[in-house]
Amino acid sequence: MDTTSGTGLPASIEIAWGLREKPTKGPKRGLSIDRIVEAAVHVAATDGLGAVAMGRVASELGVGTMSLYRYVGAKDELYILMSEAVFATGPPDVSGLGWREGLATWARSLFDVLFAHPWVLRMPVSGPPATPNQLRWMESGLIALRGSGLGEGEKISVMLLVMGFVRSEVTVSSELTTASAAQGITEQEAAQAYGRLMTTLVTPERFPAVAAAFAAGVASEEDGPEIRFSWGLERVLDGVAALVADRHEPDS
Amino acid sequence: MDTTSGTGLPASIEIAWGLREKPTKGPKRGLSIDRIVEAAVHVAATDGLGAVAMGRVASELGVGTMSLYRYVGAKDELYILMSEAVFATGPPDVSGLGWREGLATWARSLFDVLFAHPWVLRMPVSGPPATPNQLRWMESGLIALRGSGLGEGEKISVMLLVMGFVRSEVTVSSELTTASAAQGITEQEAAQAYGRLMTTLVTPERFPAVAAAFAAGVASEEDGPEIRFSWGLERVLDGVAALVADRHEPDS
DNA sequence: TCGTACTGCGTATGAGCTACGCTGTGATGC
DNA sequence: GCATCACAGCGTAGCTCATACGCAGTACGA
Repeated sequence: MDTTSGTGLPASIEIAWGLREKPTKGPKRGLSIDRIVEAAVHVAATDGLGAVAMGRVASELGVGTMSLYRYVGAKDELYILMSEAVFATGPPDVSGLGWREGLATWARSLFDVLFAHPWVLRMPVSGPPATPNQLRWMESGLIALRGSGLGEGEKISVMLLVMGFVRSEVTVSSELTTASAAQGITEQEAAQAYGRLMTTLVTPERFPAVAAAFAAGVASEEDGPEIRFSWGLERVLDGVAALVADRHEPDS
Repeated sequence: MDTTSGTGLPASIEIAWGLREKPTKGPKRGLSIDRIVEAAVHVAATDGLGAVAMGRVASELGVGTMSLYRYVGAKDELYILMSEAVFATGPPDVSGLGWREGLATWARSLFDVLFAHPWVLRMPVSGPPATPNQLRWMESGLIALRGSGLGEGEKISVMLLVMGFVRSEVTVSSELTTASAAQGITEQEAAQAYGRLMTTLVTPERFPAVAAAFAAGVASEEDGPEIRFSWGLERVLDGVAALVADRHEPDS
């Protein structure tokens, strides 16, 4: 796989955009980008992102490690393609909904996708959306805000605010899920164990507000990811609603 | 450094909590946990989290790599201590402020601390706050919400919501900072380059809403981290304000 | 004084990423 | 049809990294 051209993007990403044809000369390909990415995603889903090594992915495919580099320039490039694969689940159609319902629907769908693949949030590479599937999700989020009366810049900012919230929620939720699974206990039990440990460490003299919270049993009342997410989403949407209401006020 | 005891925490974390004395037998120590953590933080600040290797940290200290393991059980433990060191910058005193001003002050201080050490957000280890400095910040956030009328569970949820927002903002901002620095250009130039690339890739037929946003020049209007943060903070605080107003309504 | 906890660290091992280059395949142009 | 060259598969090698293991010496407590 050769070097980049006009767009400055790696070849495999240009292929994802339909800007570059796959090579036609040389022996028949025994591999494909899609198969490599699929195998990598499977490894991540099974054993976590840390288990995604070039050798491991190659082993899953029954090929030599170095063969992979004919298709992806480096592991970082594979990471980008893996992220893109996760977003292949298309966004919801929000075009017939009001802004709040549309944005909530969008956020919930995004939560579902990321929650199903939390490893994608641990990627060591990141940056603004630059691949087709990610742009599709962006498109959907902006469509949801079409009737909000916000300007283009504000729509982008709102969408990024909600996206950041969703990613944050999934990150925290999946950490609890992973930690409890690693100990062979439920999330409820893990939360309670944390509460007990904190009750030991956190004395009312030193941390009165935190101690009061733990004494009130906050760590024992583990609502679950979806309830926590919905609660937070309402707060964020309320904040956006205030902005939208401001935009619909008479000119001042 | 031997194994854990009662709390289940590693020895170095117990030391941070004052629950365990440093060993007294044996030759005079040429190292200390503090020096190791300080060196590691310096490496992270200078060359990023990826440059923090045990050998590199040891080299910064002029000692042998394996010496470090007398003080920290594993690299993951060092990571936790590095995070804790970042939060050694104490939280603001918000006890005399209203909930909104207090929470905003708290959030801004947290933004400043994290923005100064964005590498801490890339830690491969994470979990609920379990070290003294992190608990101090938690304490301050809850104190800010004292006059809000929210219950203990809701105060925790609000604090976590704001914290998630701050972390998300710092993550995005620092990525832009890092990417532009790596290319030797300003953030404004990096944002414009991204806008140009997107204008090429994103056609109005395929992505009408995104194309409209880029055509409106949203990527060229790079406001800077603090302005972006403040805008988003207002939205989040507005959302919390709606919740607080709800709590002050007559019983229903 | 003796036993033992402790410090510093050298050696070794396994894992991971990837540069380099060899051999063979297949398309294209003359 | 043949020569050229792009390409596929992958073996080898080199470098980095984390850390297990164990040796030699230090210093405290009984």
